[in-house]
Amino acid sequence: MSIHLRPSQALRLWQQVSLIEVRGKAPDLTERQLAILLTIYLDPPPHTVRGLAEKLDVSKPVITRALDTMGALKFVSRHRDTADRRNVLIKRTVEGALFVERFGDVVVAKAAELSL
Amino acid sequence: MSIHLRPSQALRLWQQVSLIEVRGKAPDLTERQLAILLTIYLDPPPHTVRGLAEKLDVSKPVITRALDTMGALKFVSRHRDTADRRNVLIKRTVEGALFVERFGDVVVAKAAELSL
DNA sequence: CATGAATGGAACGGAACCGAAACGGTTTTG
DNA sequence: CAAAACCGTTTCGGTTCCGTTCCATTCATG
Repeated sequence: MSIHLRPSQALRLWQQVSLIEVRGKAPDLTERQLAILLTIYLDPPPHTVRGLAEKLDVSKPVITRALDTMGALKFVSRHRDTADRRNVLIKRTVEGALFVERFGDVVVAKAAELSL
Repeated sequence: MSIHLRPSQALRLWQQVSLIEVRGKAPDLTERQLAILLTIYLDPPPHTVRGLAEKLDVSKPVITRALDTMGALKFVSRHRDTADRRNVLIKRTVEGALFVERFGDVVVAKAAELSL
Protein backbone atom coordinates (compact mmCIF):
# COMPACT_ATOMS: atom_id res chain seq x y z
CA MET A 1 0.00 0.00 0.00
CA SER A 2 1.12 3.54 -0.57
CA ILE A 3 0.53 7.02 0.75
CA HIS A 4 -1.82 9.07 -1.33
CA LEU A 5 -1.01 12.74 -1.32
CA ARG A 6 -2.21 15.55 -3.51
CA PRO A 7 0.30 18.15 -4.72
CA SER A 8 -1.28 20.93 -2.71
CA GLN A 9 -1.07 18.80 0.40
CA ALA A 10 2.53 17.88 -0.28
CA LEU A 11 3.52 21.51 -0.70
CA ARG A 12 1.61 22.58 2.38
CA LEU A 13 3.27 19.84 4.39
CA TRP A 14 6.71 20.89 3.22
CA GLN A 15 5.99 24.50 4.01
CA GLN A 16 4.77 23.79 7.52
CA VAL A 17 7.76 21.64 8.36
CA SER A 18 10.17 24.13 6.81
CA LEU A 19 8.62 26.93 8.81
CA ILE A 20 9.17 25.03 12.02
CA GLU A 21 12.76 24.30 11.11
CA VAL A 22 13.46 27.90 10.13
CA ARG A 23 11.82 29.34 13.19
CA GLY A 24 13.17 26.78 15.60
CA LYS A 25 16.35 27.19 17.52
CA ALA A 26 17.44 23.76 16.43
CA PRO A 27 20.84 23.68 14.75
CA ASP A 28 19.88 24.12 11.15
CA LEU A 29 21.48 21.62 8.87
CA THR A 30 22.09 22.15 5.21
CA GLU A 31 19.92 20.30 2.75
CA ARG A 32 22.91 18.13 2.07
CA GLN A 33 23.65 17.55 5.71
CA LEU A 34 20.09 16.52 6.39
CA ALA A 35 20.14 14.14 3.44
CA ILE A 36 23.34 12.59 4.75
CA LEU A 37 22.01 12.30 8.27
CA LEU A 38 18.78 10.66 7.16
CA THR A 39 20.67 8.26 4.93
CA ILE A 40 22.88 7.23 7.83
CA TYR A 41 19.88 6.65 10.04
CA LEU A 42 17.59 5.01 7.51
CA ASP A 43 19.82 2.98 5.25
CA PRO A 44 21.49 -0.15 6.60
CA PRO A 45 25.10 0.16 7.72
CA PRO A 46 27.97 0.17 7.22
CA HIS A 47 28.36 3.73 6.00
CA THR A 48 31.59 5.04 4.57
CA VAL A 49 32.58 8.41 3.18
CA ARG A 50 32.93 6.99 -0.28
CA GLY A 51 29.61 5.19 -0.11
CA LEU A 52 27.75 8.27 0.99
CA ALA A 53 29.47 10.38 -1.64
CA GLU A 54 28.31 7.99 -4.34
CA LYS A 55 24.80 7.71 -2.99
CA LEU A 56 24.37 11.48 -2.91
CA ASP A 57 26.42 12.07 -6.05
CA VAL A 58 28.66 14.61 -4.34
CA SER A 59 32.41 14.79 -3.82
CA LYS A 60 34.12 13.15 -0.90
CA PRO A 61 35.18 16.42 0.75
CA VAL A 62 31.52 17.36 0.95
CA ILE A 63 30.88 14.28 3.04
CA THR A 64 33.94 14.84 5.18
CA ARG A 65 32.97 18.39 5.96
CA ALA A 66 29.38 17.48 6.65
CA LEU A 67 30.59 14.82 9.05
CA ASP A 68 32.80 17.41 10.72
CA THR A 69 29.83 19.66 11.31
CA MET A 70 27.50 16.91 12.43
CA GLY A 71 30.20 15.30 14.47
CA ALA A 72 30.62 18.55 16.39
CA LEU A 73 26.89 18.38 17.06
CA LYS A 74 27.38 14.78 18.20
CA PHE A 75 24.88 13.60 15.63
CA VAL A 76 27.30 11.07 14.15
CA SER A 77 30.60 9.50 15.12
CA ARG A 78 33.53 8.20 13.12
CA HIS A 79 35.57 5.07 13.70
CA ARG A 80 38.40 3.50 11.78
CA ASP A 81 37.53 0.19 10.22
CA THR A 82 39.70 -2.38 11.95
CA ALA A 83 39.43 -4.72 9.00
CA ASP A 84 40.54 -2.19 6.39
CA ARG A 85 42.15 0.71 8.15
CA ARG A 86 41.68 2.97 5.15
CA ASN A 87 37.96 3.04 5.74
CA VAL A 88 36.11 5.22 8.18
CA LEU A 89 32.84 3.85 9.44
CA ILE A 90 30.17 6.36 10.32
CA LYS A 91 27.97 5.42 13.23
CA ARG A 92 24.84 6.72 14.82
CA THR A 93 24.68 8.41 18.19
CA VAL A 94 22.03 8.89 20.81
CA GLU A 95 21.82 12.61 20.09
CA GLY A 96 21.52 12.00 16.38
CA ALA A 97 18.80 9.45 16.88
CA LEU A 98 16.89 11.90 19.04
CA PHE A 99 17.21 14.61 16.43
CA VAL A 100 15.99 12.35 13.65
CA GLU A 101 13.18 11.00 15.77
CA ARG A 102 12.03 14.46 16.71
CA PHE A 103 12.16 15.52 13.08
CA GLY A 104 10.01 12.59 12.06
CA ASP A 105 7.50 13.46 14.72
CA VAL A 106 7.24 17.00 13.36
CA VAL A 107 6.47 15.70 9.89
CA VAL A 108 3.89 13.27 11.22
CA ALA A 109 2.23 15.97 13.27
CA LYS A 110 2.04 18.38 10.37
CA ALA A 111 0.75 15.66 8.08
CA ALA A 112 -2.02 14.93 10.54
CA GLU A 113 -3.04 18.57 10.46
CA LEU A 114 -3.49 18.58 6.71
CA SER A 115 -7.06 18.97 5.66
CA LEU A 116 -8.14 16.89 2.75
CA MET B 1 -9.85 14.20 7.09
CA SER B 2 -6.13 14.03 7.59
CA ILE B 3 -3.07 12.28 6.27
CA HIS B 4 -1.92 9.40 8.38
CA LEU B 5 1.82 8.91 8.31
CA ARG B 6 4.09 6.85 10.48
CA PRO B 7 7.42 8.32 11.62
CA SER B 8 9.45 5.86 9.59
CA GLN B 9 7.47 6.76 6.51
CA ALA B 10 7.84 10.46 7.13
CA LEU B 11 11.59 10.14 7.48
CA ARG B 12 11.90 7.96 4.43
CA LEU B 13 9.85 10.41 2.43
CA TRP B 14 12.03 13.30 3.51
CA GLN B 15 15.16 11.39 2.69
CA GLN B 16 14.00 10.43 -0.78
CA VAL B 17 12.98 13.97 -1.65
CA SER B 18 16.18 15.40 -0.19
CA LEU B 19 18.24 12.97 -2.19
CA ILE B 20 16.58 14.08 -5.38
CA GLU B 21 17.14 17.71 -4.55
CA VAL B 22 20.78 17.16 -3.65
CA ARG B 23 21.50 15.08 -6.70
CA GLY B 24 19.49 17.22 -9.07
CA LYS B 25 20.90 20.01 -11.12
CA ALA B 26 18.08 22.25 -9.96
CA PRO B 27 19.23 25.48 -8.36
CA ASP B 28 19.36 24.48 -4.75
CA LEU B 29 17.63 26.88 -2.48
CA THR B 30 18.44 27.32 1.15
CA GLU B 31 16.02 25.94 3.68
CA ARG B 32 15.01 29.51 4.35
CA GLN B 33 14.63 30.35 0.70
CA LEU B 34 12.43 27.34 0.12
CA ALA B 35 10.27 28.24 3.11
CA ILE B 36 9.88 31.76 1.76
CA LEU B 37 9.06 30.56 -1.72
CA LEU B 38 6.46 28.09 -0.50
CA THR B 39 4.89 30.70 1.72
CA ILE B 40 4.61 33.11 -1.19
CA TYR B 41 2.99 30.46 -3.33
CA LEU B 42 0.73 28.89 -0.72
CA ASP B 43 -0.37 31.70 1.54
CA PRO B 44 -2.77 34.32 0.21
CA PRO B 45 -1.27 37.60 -0.98
CA PRO B 46 -0.28 40.31 -0.54
CA HIS B 47 3.23 39.47 0.60
CA THR B 48 5.59 42.09 1.92
CA VAL B 49 9.14 41.92 3.19
CA ARG B 50 8.04 42.77 6.69
CA GLY B 51 5.19 40.28 6.65
CA LEU B 52 7.42 37.45 5.53
CA ALA B 53 10.06 38.36 8.07
CA GLU B 54 7.50 38.14 10.85
CA LYS B 55 5.99 34.93 9.58
CA LEU B 56 9.36 33.22 9.44
CA ASP B 57 10.71 34.99 12.51
CA VAL B 58 13.82 36.19 10.71
CA SER B 59 15.26 39.63 10.12
CA LYS B 60 14.26 41.78 7.18
CA PRO B 61 17.64 41.61 5.42
CA VAL B 62 17.25 37.85 5.30
CA ILE B 63 14.08 38.28 3.29
CA THR B 64 15.59 40.97 1.10
CA ARG B 65 18.57 38.83 0.23
CA ALA B 66 16.45 35.76 -0.35
CA LEU B 67 14.31 37.79 -2.72
CA ASP B 68 17.46 38.99 -4.47
CA THR B 69 18.56 35.41 -5.03
CA MET B 70 15.18 34.12 -6.06
CA GLY B 71 14.52 37.19 -8.12
CA ALA B 72 17.68 36.46 -10.10
CA LEU B 73 16.24 33.00 -10.69
CA LYS B 74 12.99 34.67 -11.78
CA PHE B 75 11.10 32.73 -9.14
CA VAL B 76 9.57 35.89 -7.67
CA SER B 77 9.19 39.52 -8.67
CA ARG B 78 8.99 42.73 -6.69
CA HIS B 79 6.70 45.67 -7.25
CA ARG B 80 6.21 48.88 -5.31
CA ASP B 81 2.83 49.16 -3.70
CA THR B 82 1.08 52.06 -5.38
CA ALA B 83 -1.16 52.59 -2.36
CA ASP B 84 1.66 52.76 0.17
CA ARG B 85 4.88 53.33 -1.68
CA ARG B 86 6.94 52.16 1.26
CA ASN B 87 5.77 48.64 0.74
CA VAL B 88 7.15 46.17 -1.74
CA LEU B 89 4.75 43.54 -2.92
CA ILE B 90 6.20 40.19 -3.81
CA LYS B 91 4.51 38.43 -6.65
CA ARG B 92 4.64 35.03 -8.22
CA THR B 93 6.09 34.28 -11.62
CA VAL B 94 5.60 31.59 -14.20
CA GLU B 95 9.03 30.15 -13.54
CA GLY B 96 8.46 30.12 -9.81
CA ALA B 97 5.11 28.42 -10.20
CA LEU B 98 6.72 25.76 -12.37
CA PHE B 99 9.44 25.18 -9.82
CA VAL B 100 6.96 24.84 -6.98
CA GLU B 101 4.69 22.62 -9.01
CA ARG B 102 7.53 20.35 -10.00
CA PHE B 103 8.66 20.15 -6.38
CA GLY B 104 5.20 19.14 -5.28
CA ASP B 105 5.12 16.44 -7.90
CA VAL B 106 8.36 15.01 -6.59
CA VAL B 107 6.95 14.78 -3.09
CA VAL B 108 3.77 13.16 -4.35
CA ALA B 109 5.69 10.65 -6.40
CA LYS B 110 7.94 9.69 -3.51
CA ALA B 111 5.00 9.43 -1.17
CA ALA B 112 3.32 7.06 -3.58
CA GLU B 113 6.41 4.84 -3.51
CA LEU B 114 6.32 4.48 0.25
CA SER B 115 5.51 1.00 1.40
CA LEU B 116 3.19 0.73 4.34
C1' DC C 1 4.65 71.93 7.24
C1' DA C 2 7.72 69.56 10.72
C1' DT C 3 8.55 65.69 13.23
C1' DG C 4 8.65 60.90 14.09
C1' DA C 5 7.54 56.26 12.74
C1' DA C 6 7.72 52.68 9.41
C1' DT C 7 9.50 50.21 5.34
C1' DG C 8 12.82 48.16 2.36
C1' DG C 9 17.46 48.14 1.16
C1' DA C 10 22.72 48.87 1.43
C1' DA C 11 27.21 48.34 3.78
C1' DC C 12 30.29 45.94 6.50
C1' DG C 13 32.89 42.18 8.55
C1' DG C 14 32.67 37.38 9.75
C1' DA C 15 31.44 32.59 9.15
C1' DA C 16 30.22 28.55 6.38
C1' DC C 17 30.30 26.15 2.31
C1' DC C 18 31.97 24.84 -2.25
C1' DG C 19 35.03 22.60 -6.13
C1' DA C 20 39.42 21.23 -7.37
C1' DA C 21 43.80 19.67 -6.36
C1' DA C 22 47.20 17.73 -3.47
C1' DC C 23 48.51 14.99 0.58
C1' DG C 24 49.55 11.02 4.17
C1' DG C 25 48.35 6.49 5.47
C1' DT C 26 46.88 1.85 4.08
C1' DT C 27 46.20 -1.98 1.14
C1' DT C 28 46.67 -4.43 -3.05
C1' DT C 29 49.23 -5.71 -7.03
C1' DG C 30 52.97 -7.25 -9.91
C1' DC D 1 59.45 -5.38 -1.70
C1' DA D 2 58.43 -1.57 -4.99
C1' DA D 3 54.76 0.47 -7.38
C1' DA D 4 50.16 1.38 -8.08
C1' DA D 5 45.52 1.95 -6.26
C1' DC D 6 42.50 3.29 -2.70
C1' DC D 7 40.53 6.04 1.19
C1' DG D 8 39.66 9.94 3.84
C1' DT D 9 41.38 14.33 4.85
C1' DT D 10 43.48 18.84 4.24
C1' DT D 11 44.50 22.91 1.77
C1' DC D 12 43.55 26.69 -1.31
C1' DG D 13 40.92 30.40 -3.41
C1' DG D 14 36.48 31.95 -4.24
C1' DT D 15 31.52 32.42 -3.49
C1' DT D 16 27.52 32.80 -0.75
C1' DC D 17 25.08 33.49 3.28
C1' DC D 18 24.64 35.58 7.80
C1' DG D 19 23.81 39.28 11.63
C1' DT D 20 24.17 43.89 12.74
C1' DT D 21 23.96 48.45 11.81
C1' DC D 22 22.88 52.33 9.26
C1' DC D 23 20.40 54.89 5.54
C1' DA D 24 16.88 56.82 1.93
C1' DT D 25 12.22 57.10 1.05
C1' DT D 26 7.48 57.39 2.32
C1' DC D 27 3.64 57.89 5.31
C1' DA D 28 1.18 59.35 9.63
C1' DT D 29 0.58 62.86 13.23
C1' DG D 30 0.71 67.07 15.55
